[in-house]
Amino acid sequence: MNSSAPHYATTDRPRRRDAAASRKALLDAARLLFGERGYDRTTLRDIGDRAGVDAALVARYYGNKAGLYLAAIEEDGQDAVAARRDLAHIGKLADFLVARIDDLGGPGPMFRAALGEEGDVAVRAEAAAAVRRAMVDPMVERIGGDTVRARQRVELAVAALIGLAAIRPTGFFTELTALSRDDLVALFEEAFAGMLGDAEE
Amino acid sequence: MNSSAPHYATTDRPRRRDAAASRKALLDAARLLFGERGYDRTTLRDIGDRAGVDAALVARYYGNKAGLYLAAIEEDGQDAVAARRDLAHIGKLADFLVARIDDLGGPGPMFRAALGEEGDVAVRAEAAAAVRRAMVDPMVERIGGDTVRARQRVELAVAALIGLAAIRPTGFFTELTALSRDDLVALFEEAFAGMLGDAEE
DNA sequence: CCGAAAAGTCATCGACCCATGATGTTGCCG
DNA sequence: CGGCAACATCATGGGTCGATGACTTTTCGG
Repeated sequence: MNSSAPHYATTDRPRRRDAAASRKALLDAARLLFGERGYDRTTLRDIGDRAGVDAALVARYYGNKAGLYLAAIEEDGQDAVAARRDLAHIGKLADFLVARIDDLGGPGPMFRAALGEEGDVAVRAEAAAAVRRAMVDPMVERIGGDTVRARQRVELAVAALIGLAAIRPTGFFTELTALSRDDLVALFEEAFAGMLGDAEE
Repeated sequence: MNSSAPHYATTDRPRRRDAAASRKALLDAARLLFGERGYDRTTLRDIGDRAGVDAALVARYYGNKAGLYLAAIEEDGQDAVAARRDLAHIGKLADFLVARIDDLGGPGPMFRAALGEEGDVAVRAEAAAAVRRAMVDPMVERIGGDTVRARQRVELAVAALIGLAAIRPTGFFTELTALSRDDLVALFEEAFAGMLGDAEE
């Protein structure tokens, strides 16, 4: 992913023309805007403006809009994968995700796609796979026991979490939005910790 | 709403040109398509085709696309309002909603809008208000006690339910989709019934 | 210092979509 | 039977968006 990362980040004067930087700027802007507004309501021109580069560069670096979206999903799942072990506990997962939506100002592109909002079927399936890989599978494995039952419960918990992630930033549910991050996580745990054998350790 | 309903529904031969019928055909098609694909991915042409009438009639009967969407939301919340009392119990509410998404093939337009997918802010706010009116408020009132705490819990439960409603039809979470309606409701109750003082009565 | 390749800019095309108003068509009432 | 009003259709305008390719500018090795 970052294999083509430049070394001149350490040099004093960065190149004015920097393909890697432009690439990243586009990706960051895309992740932000796709996460806030969703795929359809985000235009390539918006992304270009936010990134401070020409929108036509999307074609150069990511092929097309869908390619950029896919890359945004990929990155969106990356830090989740990094925290994989922690995320096997529903409380930790909830905390991790609430923190993210709070500073992203919306559900990420990954959750958005998993909700089935976006157009391209392949993209949605990929997003859902990312969610399963990063969140559902580790937790199922940890719980163990009857796998089917365990998976049912975990999937329900994650689905609930996704609903929460989508609604909290809208502000439509006043209390849900007003609640502090910690209180919200505690409330969520109240519902699911017992069910997932995940009491405070 | 139906105040302008025609009387000739009782006459033997309906008029070939029937404004009320066209109106309703549009609304039904809109509710279906908006619910399945969302606002942006549904075109007025699609709706017109599905309804078997010219798409330009949307302008006549609902002003514009947003107006039609609003009407679809309204109707979407109508049967929920009718079952208002029952819906004060989380189990009943879950059952009611799961049944609906299963035969609608997707979350309704109301849930879609509440999730913040759609564009027009006024429309989303209206949808969210409909959800609060039909689901959150009655349950909060029933639980009573500390209103703020009660509302926090109810909002969380409804948000979770919305997430479930959005994800189950996608088929991305295999177990969640495979589960029968009754089992799914039971699972959901396992998480929230206790929290909402809603054990089997 | 030159020249080619990389990086970035710009104008434009084609597709699509909502909205509008002009234009047909049907049904009903006097 | 005549004419009007309601109903429906059609053609088109105005606008937006994604993609494309030609064009300009910068960078850097030789």
